[in-house]
Amino acid sequence: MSDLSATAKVILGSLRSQPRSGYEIKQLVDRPIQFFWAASYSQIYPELRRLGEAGLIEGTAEATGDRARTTYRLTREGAKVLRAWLREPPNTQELRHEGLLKVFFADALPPGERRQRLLDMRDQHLEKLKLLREFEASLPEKSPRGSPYLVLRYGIEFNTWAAAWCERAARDLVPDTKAKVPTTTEGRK
Amino acid sequence: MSDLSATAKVILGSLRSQPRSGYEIKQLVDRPIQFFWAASYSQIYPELRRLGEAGLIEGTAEATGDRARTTYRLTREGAKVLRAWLREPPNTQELRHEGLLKVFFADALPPGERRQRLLDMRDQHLEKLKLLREFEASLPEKSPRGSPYLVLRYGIEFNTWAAAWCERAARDLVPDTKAKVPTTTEGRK
DNA sequence: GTCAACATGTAAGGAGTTACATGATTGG
DNA sequence: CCAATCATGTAACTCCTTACATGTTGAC
Repeated sequence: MSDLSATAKVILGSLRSQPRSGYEIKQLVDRPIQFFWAASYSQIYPELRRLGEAGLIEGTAEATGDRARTTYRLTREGAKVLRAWLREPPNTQELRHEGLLKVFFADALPPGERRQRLLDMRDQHLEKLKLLREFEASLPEKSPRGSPYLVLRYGIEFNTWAAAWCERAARDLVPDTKAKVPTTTEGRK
Repeated sequence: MSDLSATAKVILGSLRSQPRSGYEIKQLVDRPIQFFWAASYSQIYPELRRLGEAGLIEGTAEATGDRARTTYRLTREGAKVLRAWLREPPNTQELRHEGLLKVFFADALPPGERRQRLLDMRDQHLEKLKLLREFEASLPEKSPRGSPYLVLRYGIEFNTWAAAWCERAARDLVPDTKAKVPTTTEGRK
């Protein structure tokens, strides 16, 4: 049943291994998940309520002194729904990549500046890479190398690849800047 | 001025080289751009009106017989705004990647199935790759190899890379699958 | 004649962001 | 005592998708 909202998916998944509060779910989303999925408090809290009403999660009040705090855990039904969703083939893969969009339209700029769009895009990836590496370095050494770690590695390796791609593309563009005449036999495809 | 909406950016960029109708802009978005940016008619048409009111584009009625058709072109001001935006460093790079999300949470499934999440994700990338390759093959041979083509190459190479990454990650995971009995010195996780 | 492609829009509703609003606890 | 972090939410607004709605033109 993929009538789960995007936020519901993150919440159910986040609770798979341990109970968490809304605040902790947001932490999890902000740090390792954030590079490929997002959620804000104004989605998380109402969704927690809805999932509770639907019987997929259960909240427990765990106030610390006067500071309110509710942790949620999956119900048996919630765990079932989570597994069912995980087993469906994925269908969304949306990218909103402004760097690419700018490169796409870069021929609206003088040739010398096109290269800069690619270098900007490279920098965008290098910045993301830096964040992910910092996060990796912050993990305790003994922390398990399971699925979440695998995704972190994906993020690191992807951004490394992408930065290198931009670098290469920028280098290959240089000739265009000075030579408008096509070089050789490069006729096809 | 990045107070341009996402759709406004696509529209201004699409009109950079030639006048187009709303329908044609949608075509452009659906084919090569679609893999990293999206827009639907219900965003495009109202945005065309707004951009017209703001003086960034100008429409010309070009009916074919009884079939209404309006093509738009950039005004001098619109071209200026487009270039200004292109020159700003990019700031959005949002990914909504359900395959990655499922891999992230895959430890909610029995070990044998984790591998399948990776293979599903690989297939997702292979499918995208197929579409992009078909699109590339459909281009006329003499079509220019400018910025838009570069972005198409990015799409093709990225999806190739990603599919290979998934394949490799799935392979590295195999030991877990058949060996419930710890094989050797592989003490942890 | 009928189907695919051309062509333009609106309505409704859900998803998502940003700003607002409040307050407690902990460490320096 | 002050800042960072913990903790929870609402309001307003924009964004975006899906479904609806309509009609033309060209090719087979």
